Formats: sequence, structure tokens, C-alpha cells
Amino acid sequence: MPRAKCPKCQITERILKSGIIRDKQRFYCKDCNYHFTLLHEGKKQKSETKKNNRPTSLKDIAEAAGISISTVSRALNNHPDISIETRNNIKQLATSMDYHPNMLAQSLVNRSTHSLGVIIPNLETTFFSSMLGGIQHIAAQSGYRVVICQSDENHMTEVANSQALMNNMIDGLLICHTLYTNTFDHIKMQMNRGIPIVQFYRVSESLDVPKIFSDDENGAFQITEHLINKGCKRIALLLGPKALSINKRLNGYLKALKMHGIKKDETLIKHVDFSYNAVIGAVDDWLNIEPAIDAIFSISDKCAVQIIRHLKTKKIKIPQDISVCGFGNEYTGEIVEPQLTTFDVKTRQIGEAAAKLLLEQIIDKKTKNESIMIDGEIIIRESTKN
Amino acid sequence: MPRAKCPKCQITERILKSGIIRDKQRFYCKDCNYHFTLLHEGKKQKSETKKNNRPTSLKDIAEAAGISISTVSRALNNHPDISIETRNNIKQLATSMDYHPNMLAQSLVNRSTHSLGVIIPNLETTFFSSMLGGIQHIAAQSGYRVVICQSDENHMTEVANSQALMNNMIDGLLICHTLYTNTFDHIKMQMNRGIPIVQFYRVSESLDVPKIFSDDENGAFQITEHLINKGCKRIALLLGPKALSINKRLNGYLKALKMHGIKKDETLIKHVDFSYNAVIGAVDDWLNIEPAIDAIFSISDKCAVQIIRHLKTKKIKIPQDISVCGFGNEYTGEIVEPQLTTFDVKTRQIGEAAAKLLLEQIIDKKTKNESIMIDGEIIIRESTKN
DNA sequence: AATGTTTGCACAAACGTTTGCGATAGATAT
DNA sequence: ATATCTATCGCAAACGTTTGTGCAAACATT
Repeated sequence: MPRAKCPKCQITERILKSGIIRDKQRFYCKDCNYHFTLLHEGKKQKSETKKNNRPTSLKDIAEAAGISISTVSRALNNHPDISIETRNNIKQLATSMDYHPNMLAQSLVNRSTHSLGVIIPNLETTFFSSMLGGIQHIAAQSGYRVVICQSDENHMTEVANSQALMNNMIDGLLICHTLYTNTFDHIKMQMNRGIPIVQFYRVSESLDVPKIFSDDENGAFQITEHLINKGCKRIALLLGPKALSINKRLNGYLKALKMHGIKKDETLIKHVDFSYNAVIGAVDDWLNIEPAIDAIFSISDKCAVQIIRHLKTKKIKIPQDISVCGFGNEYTGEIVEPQLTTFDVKTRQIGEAAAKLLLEQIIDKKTKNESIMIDGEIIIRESTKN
Repeated sequence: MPRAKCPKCQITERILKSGIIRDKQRFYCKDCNYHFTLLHEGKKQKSETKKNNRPTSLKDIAEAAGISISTVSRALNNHPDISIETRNNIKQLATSMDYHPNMLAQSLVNRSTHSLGVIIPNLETTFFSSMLGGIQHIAAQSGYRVVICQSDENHMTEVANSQALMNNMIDGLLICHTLYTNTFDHIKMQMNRGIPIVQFYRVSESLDVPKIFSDDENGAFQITEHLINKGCKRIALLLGPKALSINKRLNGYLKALKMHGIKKDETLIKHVDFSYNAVIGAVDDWLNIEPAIDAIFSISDKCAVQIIRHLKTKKIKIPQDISVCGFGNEYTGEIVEPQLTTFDVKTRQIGEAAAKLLLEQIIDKKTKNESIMIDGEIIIRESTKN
């Protein structure tokens, strides 16, 4: 005979038993048409079998020392509130217990991870990895770690990486876009998250963030003018896939031609992806053109080196028959024979400047919107006429 | 007239007032010589002015939807307990509120960050960065991020980096030691933390962790034997700073000499750091030796290329006068003229294998102690006699 | 009528820190 | 005798998740 009280109508009559549920008697009030059980009478059984083999935490130290967690925390952080004596004791105890602070927990409460995120198209070419070197160098100086993601020149990878990184993994993002990135919604979406972003090298006007870039237009202009000054008139231009920043170089090329009264010839301008076959194919096409070309300006040193080697197999003399110029000043340009005339874009400086700009924003918490252009330098070597 | 009760002797007589402290009357028991105040009667005043402009959290969504946090969490994670209807509603609400999960909090409770740590001596040479490429590639396949630290061939930096990374930043560590690392206490200290570690390329027997390495001894043997087979008898060997793994190459060199009945000549073996001056200095020393050397085997392609260029300035014919071999198969060896004979250590494969081995340990939670040797391949080009 | 089962959700305890307030016992001052 | 100051330390609330368990209502079964 149940003598339970209905929680709704508060009466004890007309209450029926209604089965056992999770080891508890269940009731049913006929009046209210309501099923219920008696409220729990508290039973907690903390399993004291925990503390299996986790790393030691502040709590462990506190328990071992018989003091509170906060005191341990403050002692380890040299807070003045803690007496020098207990501080030393706790520190000693901490080392003896092999304590290491959990940076996740620290980051969670401090809202800062002390790491910079970098998204870079490629790690395996010195061109980009030297930028990375510059970033690393500056970041380390300020005690920041660097989390690097390689987009592999794949737009979707870039999108995925940027989203992952921005989920509280990093205090700031350095991004050098993919060749094929022409929509920037994935960045715009992140811009109101309060995490500073800096674009470097491959930048886009359509994004309102600070940028570090090289004066590609001027560089291309200098290279082209150099070729013209050496007497070249039919200068072929090898560009990468059509993208934003690349056009700048085209502009420099065109500007130089115009300034020196050379007419633009569309057949001398080719866009290729950077695959070997595409590059060589473009060159072979040019070799059959009349009037013959007398110079090739490749937008990338890597391709320029390939071109030099290809021309040599065809017994074409460089620079007597054809001058070749690259862009970027990679180490291989110094090795190849003839040594490559190119434009040094100061990749390491770009990385350093980008990291500095980002760190300033993080530390000062100001969204300064300055963009910096890093001046490059033309490097004249043997692959152009003298 | 105070009527307070002393917490120690429990009497109310002989109690004196003793000033006001933080708005509370303080008492003093003459008997016990004990100061005290009446225990707090609780007052809390939660400031509801928070929620300034943080990113939206589960809590925000829960409040907006009028449901509990746990339901939101489960809905977003497609937990079957949540009805399809509310699940969709919550998901929609989440996106409309621009919710992104806080990975720090997730990692904290899940005890896993889904990131791999890499410590590498150098980022700016293709030799190491291609290993990095391999690591990145494999890690990305399993949905892991890569946190990279550059030790800059500096032992203390390596120590600092390894400690920082191991503080819950990563699920596993890939380490390629510094040239100057000959004490491994910083790793040993971390080994009982439950975070798997894999050494790659530059490994040490004194550490009981899985390793991925190349058969340097065999590689050096093959190169040396190749030179001997081509008729070289006075083979100079340029080694890096004295370290563990390097000796393996010395062994291969010596083994080949011995097998072919050539006596070891100490003057032909030099240790240098990899600076340009040291390398060229060593070569110049050798050039003055009698009987003259007929081959130089450099432990690094980078140095080998420098040597080739240096010898050419001295009008020394390669390989007719002196054969040159490198080690590592960097891209520059293909560019330089004459093209460099070298040993391909399959850097990318090493990176991939290391990442795979580490991931297996992380995912299977087994501390498998297998070590894998990646076979290299001799690449014979123009810089050795034929 | 009495009992089970399923569905859908909420509570609260972790995870390991930091930090704003209190609180207390001496010492010092009035 | 009373009041104030100071050096130390503890409580508990964050930080944003995940997850074990409780619980009510509806449905299903005996």
C-alpha cells in the first residue's frame, strides 16, 4: 500500500504503484494522471580509485603538502602573497613530484596560447621555408611557438586549416595564400573573432588586414628594364596561374616595355601551372616563334633553372642567344650555369616583418592596419647579356 | 559589551573587543590569547555584467534556446539521445550565432589535442624540410595538425622546445636531434609522461624510443666503394662535428677502405662545422697533401656543391683530377656542373615513416618499440669518374 | 491495474588552471 | 584596552567542454 504524496496535487490517496525504475519505486497519481518517483535521498559514492597515472596536477601537490591549490599555484608563480619559505618548499615538492603545468588549462583561463599559426602553401621549397625561418626567429624571440600548416597550394586545405587554427589554437594567424585562392570568405568569417591576422607575400586587397609584401611590380619592372638595357627586344614572360598578385608582375613587365617603346606581344606572355611539362612546353612554343625571342623572364627561379637546363640541351647559348631571368633568388640560381639573374624578394625579411607585425597586434591589442612593402633587389648574374 | 564566544575555550567571559576588520567586529579571548571574528553569514553578489564580447559558447546557445548545455553539446555531436528535431534547431542556431567549439576546452577534457609536435634542426634547407613535408602529409591524412619547432642546431633550444611541447600541447613528439646533442636527459625526463616519442634521422641508441633512420653506414660504404671501383685510392672524407650518427658514416668509409685493402690515412679525415670557410679550408689543406688526393667524399651535399665550385675556380677538373661525392641528394646536386654523385637518403620517406610510426602509437596506445631503417640509394652522376 | 521500455532531455562533476575576495593571526599603533 | 596594518593563505568562481546518471513522460506489455 503506497503512502507516497503526489508532487502535483499533494494528496496521498489514489496513488498506485507503477513499477520499479532504476531501482526505485515508481508511483502513479490517478487524479493527476501523473507518474513520479520519490525524490532522491542522496547517495554519492565518489570512487577514490582515480588518480591512476595522470601527470601530477596542482591538486596533487596541494594534497601532498596539505595546503590549498591556490597557494600552490601562487607559490609556483612567485606571487608575493606567499611566504618565501612555503614557496621554496612547494617548488621543491613540485619538482620532486615531476610537476609540469598543463598549458591547455592555462590557455583556457588566460585566453591565450602563446602560439602563432602559419598557413603556407609549401614547405619543401626554400622560397617559402626561408619565410618560415624568419617567422620562427621572431616568434621565438618573444617566446611564441609556431604552428605550421601546409596548404599544398590547395584552396580547400587552406580553408580547413584556417578554420582549425582559429578555434582557439593560436593567438594570431599568418597566412600566405594558395595560388588558386581567389575567394576570401573563409578569412572574412574569422576576422571578427578578435584574433589578429596578417597576410604575407601573397596578399589580397580584398581583405582588410595588414599585409607584408614585396614590390613585385617594381621587381618585374627592374628585371624587364635590365633585359631591355642589355638589348633584348623580344622578351617572353612566363607567369604562374592567373591570380591576383601575379598580375602585379605582369604590370611591371608591361610598364617597362611601354616606357622603352616596345610593343606588347600577346604570344610572348604565357600562364602555366608550375609543372615541368607546362614550363618546357611553353618554352618550346616560344622557340618556334618568328621573330625569335631573345629573352625569357620566368616568374619563378625554379622554372628559370629548368629553362636554362632545357635550353642547354638544345645547344642554345645563354645569354648570347637567349637571356634568362628568374624571380625570387633561390639558392639554385647561384649554382646553375650560367648563374641566374634574378630578383631577390628578401623572403626571410618578409617572414620576419610579418611575424613582427602580428606580434605587435597581439601584444598591444591594437588592430593597426599598416601594410609594409619589403624592398627587393635585382641580382645580376651571368644568364643575361652584359 | 561583547557577548561573543571564543572558538577555542567556548566561554563568553573575558572576551574583549579588538577593532573592526573588514567591516566586522573582531574579538580577543584573554584566556586563550586568541584573536577571532564571528564566522561569515554569507553574502554573494554575482555581477551579471559579463558576456562582453567573447566568442559564443555552448552556454550562450543553451541560454538562447532555453535548454541545457549538455543537450546543446550532444546535439552538435549528433548524439542519438537528442531528437532529430531539436538537433536540427540547435545546429541552425549554432551556425546563426557563429559558434565554433573551443578546442582548448575539448582537449582539456578529452586529454588529446590532435596535434603532433616536431622538433627539427633547420627549416630552411630542403633536406630537413622535405622530411617535414612527409610528416605533414601523413599527419594530415589522419586529421592531425603539426606543431613545428626549429632547434637551429642549438641544444638548449631543443631542450626548451621539447619541454614546452610536452606540456599537453601535443599527442606525440617527433624529434630530429641537433648536431651537438649528446645528452638526452631532456627526453628521458619526458618519457614517463605517457606521450609517445619517435626519433627520426638523427637518432641515438641511448634512448629507448622507436626510431626511423637511414642506413648511413651502408650509404657511406656504397659511396666509398663506388669511388674505389672507379680507381680512386686517396679518398678524403669531410665529416661534420663529432657526433653519434656521423660516426656511422665514418664506419662505412673505413669498412670500404679495409675491404679493398686501402690503408686508412688520418690526414684524409676531417671534422668541420658546416660553415663555408671551414669547408673550403679543409679542402685547401688536402690539396697540398702528398701523395695527392683523387676524391673528396663530403658528408653533406651542400658542402659538396661548395667544394665543386671551389675546385672549379682552381681549374681542377672534376672528376678527372678529383672525384666529388655528396650525401643526401639535395636538389642542388642535380643543378651543379658536373652533376653530383650522392646518396639519396629518402628524406621524405623518413618523415612519412616517422609520422606513421608515431600515429600508430598514439592511436593504438601501444608503445611498440620497433625501429625502422629506410633504405637509401646511390645516385651516380657526373662528379665521379666513369 | 500493474509493470517495463524507450525517448529526450537536464544536472552536475570532471579536466587543470588562475584570480578576486575573504579571512586570520601576529605585530604595531593609538 | 582598543584599533589598524600586514603577511599569508584558503574558498570558490570562472574558462568551455564532455559525459555519467537521473528522471519524466509516453508507449508497450502483461
